[in-house]
Amino acid sequence: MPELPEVTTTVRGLNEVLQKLTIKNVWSDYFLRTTSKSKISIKNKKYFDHFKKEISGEKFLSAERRGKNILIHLTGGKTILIHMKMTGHLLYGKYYFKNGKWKSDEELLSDPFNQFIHLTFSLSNGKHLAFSDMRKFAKVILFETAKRSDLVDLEPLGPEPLQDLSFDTFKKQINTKKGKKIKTVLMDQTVLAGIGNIYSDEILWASSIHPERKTEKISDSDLKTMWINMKKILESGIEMGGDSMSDYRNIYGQKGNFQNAHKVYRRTKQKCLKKGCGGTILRKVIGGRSAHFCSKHQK
DNA sequence: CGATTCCCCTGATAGC
DNA sequence: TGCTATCAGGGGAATC
Repeated sequence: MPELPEVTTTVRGLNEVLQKLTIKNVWSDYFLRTTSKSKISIKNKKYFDHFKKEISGEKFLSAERRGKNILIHLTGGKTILIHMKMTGHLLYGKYYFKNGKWKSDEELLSDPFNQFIHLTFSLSNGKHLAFSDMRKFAKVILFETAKRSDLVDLEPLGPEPLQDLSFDTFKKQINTKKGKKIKTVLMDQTVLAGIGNIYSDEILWASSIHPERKTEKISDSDLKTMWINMKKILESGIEMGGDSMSDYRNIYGQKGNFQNAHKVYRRTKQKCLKKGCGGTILRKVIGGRSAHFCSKHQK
């Protein structure tokens, strides 16, 4: 599932290929079988028509990440926000529409996870930016770049973990959630922006902290360990091109490698990989999400 | 009002 | 083999 390192990987890719290209056309079938609760989503047909009209003819300026959101800035003072949620990812390549489905002959796009295309942008160089989203959870909206600070989708987000986040700020943020389980707090987007289930499990494992430990029961020295591990692990996730244990692919349709570096996530019942630990990895639902942690060394 | 549950969605997997 | 039940989960809404 796309978290900070995956969204970073996608955004980097977009900046590699989209510069100066114009959006010629927009296609989507989200609204055909999806009932959108929110009127502000391209899953709503009326909003999609508006979306298409507004961005057709505009050029790409740059892409940016904020938390788990992709922001694509266009000419005309417009920005597209895409939240990939669980199974969404953007793909760049030569696509064609056949028998009601988008296809591509490019080898990397033969991966089944790249075939759930529900949104495409036709580009001025003849290629497409396509959005594959198997479970159709994603959020796609358009907003005026200048009104960014008013946007309810971005405004509540906490600080970015990798952008000069000092230990004091980190500690202050964690301490805003007294009495709560640390796993839930790490994943709370208003505390820190961009950490989800995989990376929170990995950070806690590396820091020897039990996911259910209450925030106020974490010593300063443990917090410091967490702060260091958080930066290290998120950075290594980026270096490995993200995590493709599930559906995530970069814009070229390729897998990342972080899934091969998991110490704990989805290693239920397996032996703990910490040297000399001898513990077993357990799974438990915490805050509605499955947490994975060592039976022995995480306390 | 804070905490928990539901819901969106569909492919993979387990059980019969 | 084929069917059904369960699970995966970000985040917003509904409910306890």
